[in-house]
Amino acid sequence: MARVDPHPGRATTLSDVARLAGVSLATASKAINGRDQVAPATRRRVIEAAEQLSFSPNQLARSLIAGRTGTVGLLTSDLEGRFVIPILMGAEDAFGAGQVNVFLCDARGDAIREQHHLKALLNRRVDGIIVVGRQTDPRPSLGKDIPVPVVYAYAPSADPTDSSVTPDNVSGGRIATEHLLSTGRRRIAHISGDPTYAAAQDRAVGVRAALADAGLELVGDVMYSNWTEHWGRAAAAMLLAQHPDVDGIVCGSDQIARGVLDTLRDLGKEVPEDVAVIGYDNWEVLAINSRPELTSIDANLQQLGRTAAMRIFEAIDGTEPDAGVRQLPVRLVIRGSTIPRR
Amino acid sequence: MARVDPHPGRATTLSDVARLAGVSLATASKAINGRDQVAPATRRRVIEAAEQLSFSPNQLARSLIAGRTGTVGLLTSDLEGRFVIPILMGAEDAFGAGQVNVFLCDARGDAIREQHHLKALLNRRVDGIIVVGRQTDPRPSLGKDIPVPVVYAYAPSADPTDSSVTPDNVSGGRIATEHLLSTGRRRIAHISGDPTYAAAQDRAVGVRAALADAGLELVGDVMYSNWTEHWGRAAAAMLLAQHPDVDGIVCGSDQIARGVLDTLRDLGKEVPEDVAVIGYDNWEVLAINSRPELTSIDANLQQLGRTAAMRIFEAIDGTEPDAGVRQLPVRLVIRGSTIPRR
DNA sequence: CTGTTAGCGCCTTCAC
DNA sequence: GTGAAGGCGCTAACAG
Repeated sequence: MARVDPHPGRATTLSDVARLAGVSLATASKAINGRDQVAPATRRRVIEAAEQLSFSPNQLARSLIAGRTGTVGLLTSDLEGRFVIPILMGAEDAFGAGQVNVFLCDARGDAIREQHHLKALLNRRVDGIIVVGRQTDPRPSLGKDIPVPVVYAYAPSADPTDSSVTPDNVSGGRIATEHLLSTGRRRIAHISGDPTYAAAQDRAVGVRAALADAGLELVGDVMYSNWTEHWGRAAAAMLLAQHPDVDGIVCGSDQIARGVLDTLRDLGKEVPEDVAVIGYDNWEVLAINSRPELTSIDANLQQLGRTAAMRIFEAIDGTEPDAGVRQLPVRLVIRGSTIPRR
Repeated sequence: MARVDPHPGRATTLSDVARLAGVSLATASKAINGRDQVAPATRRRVIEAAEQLSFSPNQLARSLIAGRTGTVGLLTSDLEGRFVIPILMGAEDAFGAGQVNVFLCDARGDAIREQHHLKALLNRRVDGIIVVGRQTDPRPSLGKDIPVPVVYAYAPSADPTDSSVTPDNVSGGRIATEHLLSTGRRRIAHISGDPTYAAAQDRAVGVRAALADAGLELVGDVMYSNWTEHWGRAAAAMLLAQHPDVDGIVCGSDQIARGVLDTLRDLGKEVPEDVAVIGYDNWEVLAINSRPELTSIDANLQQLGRTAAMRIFEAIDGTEPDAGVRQLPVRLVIRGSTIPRR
């Protein structure tokens, strides 16, 4: 099949196709877009011509006419974080299935840069924007005078009239604790990360609520510091010194849990026989490779990204997106650190 | 300041601005784009009108005229992988500075989906494409009949006439080994990951070359299996049983190194005094939180992403991109697992 | 300096 | 069933 290239250096246009097929521009358009006011034979001729020229319709021109581009902006505050990526994946996946392409913009935690990217996205006439934050603490709203729908993911907007989706950390803390209780633990402590994070506070609320429901109290206070293995190791050592009879530890992150496991091992405690340990985030590289493997709470972040995308889809199709913060359910992943392997 | 909205529901256009400013379309265009054939007073009137209407120029229309969109496609085979993200970040950063926006497309390791995304990107008239792979093994070329420049990052194209950038794994293996040699180690072993990966083979070549240069040989064979902590633990146990006098271990990944550290600890070996351990990838969450902290090789992936972006920039500006695979230098990051902390 | 005119590539009435 | 004309929003020649 001879490829023809009428004007090298420039993409072939619909009029090239029309000319080659010996029809008018309008007819070619109809033939290619499957309009039904075209004779079958004509259509065939046009399609063949298009293939011969390897014609591909210019989306820019289409978008200009249609008034919508089939693109959305993913405006993230941070690409380093472990939490943003799965959300991105979920969103990209959901959009990809709907013929929508995503612009990725990383503001790197800088408000100026965010503003800059926002403007660029609007100039490119995206049909919607998902703002992905790195923490679950509320973030400033982009404001009300944005001409396209906006959904906030992970970090909800501080403005309750915006549409936000975020994981339910309170429920996560509760589920983790209930799981330990269900394995018969009664002396449960909570080692968490940076107390200035809403995530740390929310999870602690859930932990305390579950204990209260069982008529129990936390062993000691919640131990806050930061989300690292180092802290997990140090905190576990302090905890065991003060409360040698603790039999369950809810950790604020998988990293902390890894540190806790290390210290318990050093102290000669068996996990889960002597002490059960549960992490948070279900970061598989950490959770699956520890000894024993780590039970953890998974925030379903990819699903969260998909949900955000769905909201945008609906909003584009005219439905006003639900205002307020929607808390998405989290999921318990059971491994050897809470239930002995058979 | 009264916001005016001439035709609600539709974005304000340049002609709205022109009308409000009482000038022609062309003049408004010139005024806004800083052309210098406009009287200062007129320009001011136009700018004011634009602000009042919060006008933002439609990039689609501009792109249609200019013949280039100021967008590039980032076509990745995988967003899960640890290696793709830093490359994305580097590329996004480099492009962002140049007013270029990126379309993110995740093919999820599926050739069909890749083809699909490629077509979508071309229909959107991206000015260039970066293909980011998940391994350093060569991957199939997208082919020669793509009308925009393509650069392959991390996974080089199998076609040597394409332009590829990838980290220099041979050099990485060499640098790691030379570092151990420089600390006086002479009985060095190499525990690596999946031997079907080019990365594993390349690094082993570098390790062997460095030893040969020092008149030494590897202790035992290279131990291959997979890139996990589990394997690191198992391999170290086997190694120490057969060669108790080993005094340095080059690991194929930080995960493996973490496992090795665990086993050495269990066996009562001091790191780095008895055995020095070096990882690979400089994955900070693993490297910084281990005991001791892990010396590692950093592949400068963010820089790699930037380099790929620069190549695309040059290609867009007319320069033919360098054909062939460019190996980018890697970097040694020294921590406590090879040099005792003071 | 300013305005008029012609497109960029495509789609959509409307006559024929 | 097909083609001619108008326009999406903007810019780049040209005239005036």
